[in-house]
Amino acid sequence: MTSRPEDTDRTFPAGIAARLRREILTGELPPGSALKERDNAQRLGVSRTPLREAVRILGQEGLVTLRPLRSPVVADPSLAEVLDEIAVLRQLEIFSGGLACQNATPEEVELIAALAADVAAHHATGDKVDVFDQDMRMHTAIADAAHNAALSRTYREYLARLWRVRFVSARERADAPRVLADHQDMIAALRARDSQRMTAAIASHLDGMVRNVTRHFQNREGNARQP
Amino acid sequence: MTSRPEDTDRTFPAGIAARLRREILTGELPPGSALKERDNAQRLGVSRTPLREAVRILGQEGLVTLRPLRSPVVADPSLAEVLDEIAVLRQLEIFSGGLACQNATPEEVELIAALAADVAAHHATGDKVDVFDQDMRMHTAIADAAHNAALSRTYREYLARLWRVRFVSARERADAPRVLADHQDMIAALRARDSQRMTAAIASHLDGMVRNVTRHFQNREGNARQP
DNA sequence: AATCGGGGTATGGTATACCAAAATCCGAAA
DNA sequence: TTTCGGATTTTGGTATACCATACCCCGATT
Repeated sequence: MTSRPEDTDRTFPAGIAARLRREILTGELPPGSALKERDNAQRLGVSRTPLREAVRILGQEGLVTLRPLRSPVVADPSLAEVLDEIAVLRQLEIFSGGLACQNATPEEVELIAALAADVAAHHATGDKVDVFDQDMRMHTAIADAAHNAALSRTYREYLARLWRVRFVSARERADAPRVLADHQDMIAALRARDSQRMTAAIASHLDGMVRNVTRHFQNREGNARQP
Repeated sequence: MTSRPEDTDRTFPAGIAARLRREILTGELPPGSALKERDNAQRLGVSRTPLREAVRILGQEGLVTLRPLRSPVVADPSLAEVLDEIAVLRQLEIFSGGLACQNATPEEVELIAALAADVAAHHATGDKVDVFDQDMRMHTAIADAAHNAALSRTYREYLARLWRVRFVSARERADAPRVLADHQDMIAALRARDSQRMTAAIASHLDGMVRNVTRHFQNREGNARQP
């Protein structure tokens, strides 16, 4: 088969990366598993070259770990590493929030409010993945409202990198009320251009994330230890 | 020629990236110029594959802009984009400084002091590129002393991305005294575990960077406009 | 003289062949 | 039975051939 990249394609290496990313985030490719070039290339119906490039993209995103002359493996970060990342995310989000209070246009504020409403609406009904995407969209909208392109980019990176841990942590226990309350608080702060309040809401939000993730790791510790 | 990568080598694609990076930062490859795969591969004596990978690395660092089906070009960011990046760098560095005051070991503090001394020593003598490398090493050492791996990584990214603008901005006018004074201030703050003072020193440092860069862009505006 | 179209060329994207290092497996020796 | 060493296999790294598309130049037409 000389390959038929006609189906789920899009600029190719990026498309491959997207497929692999989803497989990693959903757990089809579990943490610690090796990504052999030849196997995955054949499985996805492409040659090794674009697959290689896709793996590098994921490596940059922190979803896979690259080792010289060895198979890349799906990343399996420790609690400490994740908490480090959350700490940086917190700083980025607080910075975003402050700038957004200062720079957001009224239209952007309303867009953010609408996205928050979407999250609240779908929280009970829709599937978790969709809700998480909604949530991510709302938060990146805040980052965008800061009107700092570099900040948006880096913030998105961190959010994507933490997507999986947040997901598996959040589905163990739903602390929806607090999350949604934080969102409302953020919007109120944004409308009032009150960066103090914004910072407080964001801090609460991130504290919740730290609690969820920590509990998740502790539970996992109590359970199975893979060989 | 089947190539003999024995000279300036190191894991290859990273080595190629380092060479290209230096050429970009020194201006041998001016902003806006195209990086043709075949030409550069032959010039550097490697094949297109590793060169491609090197270019992607530089793209990730923001030194080159990648366009689908077009030659990558050496990036030429606007003043606004650079100022945005500096704003994020400032937040990251302030965060690092605070954590370093809290977490740095005495050995790390002395290492940082030694690196600062290197910068000061080479400032008059050595070539600008080396001094800048020294400077970068010192600042990344501070970030490392924060003991947050994610923060170190992202901080390094920003420093690398801003390397060139800082370089071309700094060589127009030497504000060495202030820079070196800031360094001394940082080290004093670190020794005293005084994160307030650390924040102040970093802010001064970054303000200087903003001034330099802004002046550089204004001068360039006054001069030639390339077609 | 200006503009539009077509064909040739330059260039990035992809596939594949080849190479070298790593891991693995198996047998022989203790 | 265990362990050590070497041959085989596996796998990532590199080079190169091939393909598709965008660019560019030139000529024909208005």
